[in-house]
Amino acid sequence: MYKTSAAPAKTVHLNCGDCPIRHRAVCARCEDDELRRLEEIKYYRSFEAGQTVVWSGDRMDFVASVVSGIATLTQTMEDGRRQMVGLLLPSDFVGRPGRETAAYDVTATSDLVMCCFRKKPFEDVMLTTPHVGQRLLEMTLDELDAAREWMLLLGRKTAREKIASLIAIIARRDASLNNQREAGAVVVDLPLTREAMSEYLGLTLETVSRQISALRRDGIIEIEGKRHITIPDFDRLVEEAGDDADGGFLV
Amino acid sequence: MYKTSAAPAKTVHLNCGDCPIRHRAVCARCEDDELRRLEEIKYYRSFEAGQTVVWSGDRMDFVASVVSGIATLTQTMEDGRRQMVGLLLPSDFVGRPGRETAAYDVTATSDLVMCCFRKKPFEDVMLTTPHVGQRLLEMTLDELDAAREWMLLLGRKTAREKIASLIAIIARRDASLNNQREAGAVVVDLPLTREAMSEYLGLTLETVSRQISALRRDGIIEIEGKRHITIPDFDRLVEEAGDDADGGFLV
DNA sequence: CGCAGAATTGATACATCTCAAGCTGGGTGG
DNA sequence: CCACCCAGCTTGAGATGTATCAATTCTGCG
Repeated sequence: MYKTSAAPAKTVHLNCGDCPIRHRAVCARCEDDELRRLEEIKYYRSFEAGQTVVWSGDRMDFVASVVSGIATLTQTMEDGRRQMVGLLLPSDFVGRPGRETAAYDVTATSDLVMCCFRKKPFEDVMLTTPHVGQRLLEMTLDELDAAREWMLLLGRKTAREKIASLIAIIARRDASLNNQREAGAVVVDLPLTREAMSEYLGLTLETVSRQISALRRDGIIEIEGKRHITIPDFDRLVEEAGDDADGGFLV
Repeated sequence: MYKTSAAPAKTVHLNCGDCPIRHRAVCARCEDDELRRLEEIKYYRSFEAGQTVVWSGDRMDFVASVVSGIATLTQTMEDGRRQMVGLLLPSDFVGRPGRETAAYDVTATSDLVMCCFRKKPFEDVMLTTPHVGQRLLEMTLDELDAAREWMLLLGRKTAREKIASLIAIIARRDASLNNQREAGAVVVDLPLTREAMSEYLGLTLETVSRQISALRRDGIIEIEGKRHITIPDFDRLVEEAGDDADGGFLV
């Protein structure tokens, strides 16, 4: 990937066998023959931080997996109010088989590489072999659960609880991606600006900033620079998030 | 508990061919042989308005379709704050294949009839034939879209917009279930108490009440009794909801 | 008839938003 | 190499929308 310049630079063509998301993405369950069919129709696209992948309402003739980097799904109201409705990390899936146009703005929040499949051939694979559809169902059910957790956050949590929840969510997803197990202090780099956090949480960015400062004052988190966060006691953070304390470390 | 009228009496065992949700539920795409397999493992359960179907965390060894009536999925925080995360109308699906315990409280909001399948045999059908899984994926993707719309409502809409949105959503789902096309004034019966509405919208029930009164004062809606609503101008309601005005009548 | 659950309405409190000013760090061009 | 600039962020003061607490008022039903 030659970066500096713009986006859709053709990236290295990875062999699926070497793919970092091979065992988590929509292709996770594929047999060799299915994988070969996907390999034939896949292509990579790269985006720089800040670039828009597609606009809501635009024609979208591919579906894709996030290979590396972070993307967001956002809805916008006519007067400009914005709500993030999806936060996509590596292995997450973008797009909906059977749909012509994008339903949300998709934005690269960091430098981003996606493994894309033209929609029509991908749909053919889904119809003729079982494992892609099965895995996609599983992933969609997981996303639905996450969305419902998110709805609780948006509808009922206080600003402080929202911030604590977001930090905990990111820490957990991070750990799960890297198969880390927690051990004492947890360290995270926020992949979002304060504004993106406010769009995730249904707050203003001023409130986000204030509540982060408050959590720092109270010793729940420590901050270095703007984005680098240390969580000395993860359970304490989870308490602040107002979540049931079970605290399974994976989402 | 056989009640004067409707509910928990062991219901008639419907023939799938005569089932009112045959063409919309998870079985919609089934071939004759698949339908026969489902028919063998299905059983009906009825609940009275107000009854709990399962509690979050309880073992749940079935999945089900709502045949008639209305159910809700709700999450509860330790201190009692509650957020509805699903509103289930006839043909909607409850439960998650592959999951042992219920993730949410499921409550019958009206008298309710569900068509249940024991989980294990249902999963077998999903593995050995394609159409149930395909339909379930489609339905889950629809629910995810609905959840994301809901997130916008919870995160960014004002109380007035939330109320207007909810009325519009119910009117649309209602129309879609009955294949009605709008014509002039739209009439709906709210299937929810003010409290349930407040749990849907992330508001208090007092605010719900006040905003309904305000919409009535402003002529956006007319009310007869507590629940019966007439919408003289549906587009006007949609404007109040803050939604993009496209107004496709189906969700 | 009278009760109980559901809904409305009022007065006040408070969390978050809004508007505004200032800070910080990293990049850039003179 | 420094001054400048700008996006991202922080902090403050005041406005406002919704929650909270507290009475009433409806309404259907035994």
